[in-house]
Amino acid sequence: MMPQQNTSQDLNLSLVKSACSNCNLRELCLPFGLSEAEMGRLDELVSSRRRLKKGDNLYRAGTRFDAIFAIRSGFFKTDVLLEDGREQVTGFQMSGELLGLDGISTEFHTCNAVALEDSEICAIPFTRLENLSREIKTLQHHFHKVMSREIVRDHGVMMLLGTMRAEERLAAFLLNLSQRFTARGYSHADFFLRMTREEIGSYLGLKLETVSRAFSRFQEDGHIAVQQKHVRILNVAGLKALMNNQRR
Amino acid sequence: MMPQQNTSQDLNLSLVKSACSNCNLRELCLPFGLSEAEMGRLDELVSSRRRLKKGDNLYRAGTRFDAIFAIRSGFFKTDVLLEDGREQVTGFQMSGELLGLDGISTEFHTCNAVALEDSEICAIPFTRLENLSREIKTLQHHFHKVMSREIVRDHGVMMLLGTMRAEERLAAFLLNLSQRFTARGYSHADFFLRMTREEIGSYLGLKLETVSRAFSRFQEDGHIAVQQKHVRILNVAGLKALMNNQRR
DNA sequence: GAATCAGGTTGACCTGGATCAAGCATAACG
DNA sequence: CGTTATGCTTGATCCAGGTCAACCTGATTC
Repeated sequence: MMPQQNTSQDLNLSLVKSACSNCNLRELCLPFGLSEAEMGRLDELVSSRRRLKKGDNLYRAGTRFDAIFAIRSGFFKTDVLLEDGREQVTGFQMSGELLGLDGISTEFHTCNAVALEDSEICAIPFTRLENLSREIKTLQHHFHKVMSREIVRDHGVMMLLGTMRAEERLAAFLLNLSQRFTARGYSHADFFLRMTREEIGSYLGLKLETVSRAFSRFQEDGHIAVQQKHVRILNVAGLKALMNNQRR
Repeated sequence: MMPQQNTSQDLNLSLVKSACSNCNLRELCLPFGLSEAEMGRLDELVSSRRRLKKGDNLYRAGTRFDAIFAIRSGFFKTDVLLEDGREQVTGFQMSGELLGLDGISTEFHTCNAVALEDSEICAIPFTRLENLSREIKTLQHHFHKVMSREIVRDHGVMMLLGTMRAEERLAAFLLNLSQRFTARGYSHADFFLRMTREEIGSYLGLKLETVSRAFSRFQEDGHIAVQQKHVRILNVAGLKALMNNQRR
């Protein structure tokens, strides 16, 4: 199965009725845990929808922040650029996940969010979200959890970048993707990467050649089958084992 | 001037009246932006205080989360451990900063917080903080900003770990410390490190020997003067310049 | 004030991943 | 359908930072 191969047909269909209350991502996304009535109130707030083509920026570093975004379909990367042009990909986001939380702190976005395939997002005006979450305890708490989860996730990436070797990093990356696809009802073992080797490398603190070699190595060792962006995981345990190898 | 060389005398004094409303960190900490009356309500919440000796754990990964902590005085590190014993220091925290935000997501702490010198913290029961921030808009918004700032900070660390060379990392680290000391009214150019070379290394994704060599190099180049934990910054511009060196 | 110990420095050597370079695969396009 | 562009793979070489080891420094203890 090919996850999230959305055609424009799918997108049109999804627009027919477009509210949290009948979105199939509601258990993954912001409405998690809300009652029918409460979800209805969130619907009012999430009126604004937007489609992005592959390569489009959802927002850029330095632009005004006024809403967070929930990914309805598609795939994004966020990155930070240094003046000298160096790029650090800070994350890859998929459906049901939130984008833009970095902007709350200064009222300006501090990173760029780019669609890696045609995507659709729900814009959630932040002030209105704060207002509503002062009324709905469950919403408030869930939002706090989502922000906290982001912090925990970032700590994981730091661990990866700070202490792991190249192959461990890639193994961790693949297992993480796999697990997130599973949560969305897609195959855990057969998927298409939306990002290039260079983007993976940037995220993992490696050069694209190193990423490519690690893929080849995993294939030789029978852990995966790769052909370009198509990845099949053949041996989850093998990949997991790789992650405790440290200094050989 | 030696920042935060608290003696037990200082600590006793500070306990005489111990509330946000007359804490000199209130502009850096959670109460930021609150009115007198609102701050009074926060006072009720922040009743619990705790002292920690150097080396004490404020909390450990896996323990139940029920409060966040504001540092009244002292210095902490947070770290994450891998099963095989590898450690990643995820941050260093000083007075006025919050600890424990990682625990909101799962109701369990996901990292360890360790005092690097004798310290004092204010415990803020999280449920009560959520209750109060449903009533006080300013508090709610400021809390969101603090969480978001943490995310932005983490992105900075990823950039550092993912794309910078050893000397750039240390320069960035020193400049960041310097700037945070300044914000607390201490010298920006003369301070004592609370952490070991090994802890700096863990934070920066380097080995302690590399950290030590970078310090020596900076000294040779006249950017700083170091003697063990005592650091004096002699040339801020020089350090800043180092950060755009990339692949020489 | 000698002994112990944790932390810091420095040197010599080694290696994982970066760099440079060439060729291949696939998609996009006139 | 051939051309062009973009992304991927693989090989050869290099070097920043890791590893190992010896020594130094300053704080703590008896």
